[in-house]
Amino acid sequence: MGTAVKRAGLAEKREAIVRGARAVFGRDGYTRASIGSIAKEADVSTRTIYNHFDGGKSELFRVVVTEGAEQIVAAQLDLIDRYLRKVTDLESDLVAFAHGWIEPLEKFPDHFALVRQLNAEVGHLPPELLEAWQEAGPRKTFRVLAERFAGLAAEGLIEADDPERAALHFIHLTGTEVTARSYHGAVPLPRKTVDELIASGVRAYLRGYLPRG
Amino acid sequence: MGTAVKRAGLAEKREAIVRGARAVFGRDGYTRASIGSIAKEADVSTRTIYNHFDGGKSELFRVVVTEGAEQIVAAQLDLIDRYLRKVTDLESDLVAFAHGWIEPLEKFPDHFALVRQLNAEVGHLPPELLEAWQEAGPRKTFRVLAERFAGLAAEGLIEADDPERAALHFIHLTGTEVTARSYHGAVPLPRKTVDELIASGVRAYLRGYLPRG
DNA sequence: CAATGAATGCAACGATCGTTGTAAATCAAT
DNA sequence: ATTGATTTACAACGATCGTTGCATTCATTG
Repeated sequence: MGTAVKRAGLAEKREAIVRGARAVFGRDGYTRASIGSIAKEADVSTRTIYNHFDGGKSELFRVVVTEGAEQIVAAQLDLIDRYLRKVTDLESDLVAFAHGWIEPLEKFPDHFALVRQLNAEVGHLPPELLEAWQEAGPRKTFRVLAERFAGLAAEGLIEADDPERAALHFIHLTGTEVTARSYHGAVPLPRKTVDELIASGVRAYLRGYLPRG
Repeated sequence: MGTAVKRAGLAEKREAIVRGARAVFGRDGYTRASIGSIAKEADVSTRTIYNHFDGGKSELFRVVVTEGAEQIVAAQLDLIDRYLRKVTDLESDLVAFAHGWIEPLEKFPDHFALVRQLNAEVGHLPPELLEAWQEAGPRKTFRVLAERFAGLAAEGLIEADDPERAALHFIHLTGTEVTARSYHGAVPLPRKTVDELIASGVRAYLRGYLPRG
């Protein structure tokens, strides 16, 4: 019989397993992470994991990856809406947006640890999983971001022939170095360093993308 | 067994082991990579590996990481010297330099696959190894690159208060997206895409860093 | 209370792995 | 050809792992 009606405790166990798996997969990577350590992290018996996930370790990993991406995307879409929809002062809004952009690094450390593992496991994962993750996660966010930069260009706030390129350049000037230097958030950076990286990145961006004349 | 083509000397065995280990560590990651598979890749018995590396798997990994970094640094320093020492046409030299910068991605795929693994293993590696790698590799290159950008600023070719930041912004505008989108070179990008990314990156950079007026 | 279904503890399996010991085979140099 | 170093094949060890079956416990519901 299917899973028509679940008791209260049932879904919670599943949730705990997924949360624990995300933490352990992110910390240890797919191969090093053992079902036993995941079970301990989730405070669950190993047997229960197999009761919930027929596919075992690999299915658990797939679930963790896809469900995690949605969480991040939601946060990022909200961020775009909050800082880039109604722009009053472009520079300060961009600075605020850039700060918000790297916030998930600290807010969802487990997920980004997992992303690091994903990049390393690229050769050992089913391509459809990679594709599903990219589409539900990074690409989805980026598409919305590019649209918003197109909006900024249409409003005459920036000068950009190619809005996608403009969005890409902004992210790389303001976010990439923070991401890289902190190992995707694994080693947090001093606030002062982050502030400087973002401030100088936004300045460089505006020098390049502010309308001329 | 079969392959009695030519007998290798002592140092050559060691070389073969390191080369094989680099390939397998890069492809499979530290945990998944087995001594057996490394031995097969290097066409050597597993016992020979232990004869050469007392520290076993972990020492082998350490050697592969540090010796690989030096190779890349040499290529990058040569590149800086070739394209940024005597600049005739800034834009075309920057474009050529950017192309050269990502060249090692395809020329030393094993090493960059290893770098991907390094980033994922950050939590399980001895900090002194990470530090040694950063210092012998990326940081060393970047320091020279920053000096060269300081030179460009001193010559009046670009306008940059902070040469380090200027170098960083250049790399991120021209190289980072190629690196990211190709998974550190694991999935090669179409030449046309690379050309466009670099061209638009250099243009954006020059818009921001060309002297005003 | 009894019934039901989920969660657990436990043992066991086959597989893989890192590592070592040992003795035979192979090489380089005399 | 003898020597001495190096490489090899082979076996074995302890350990860990993914996974499953089974009997037991536990909480909820009728």
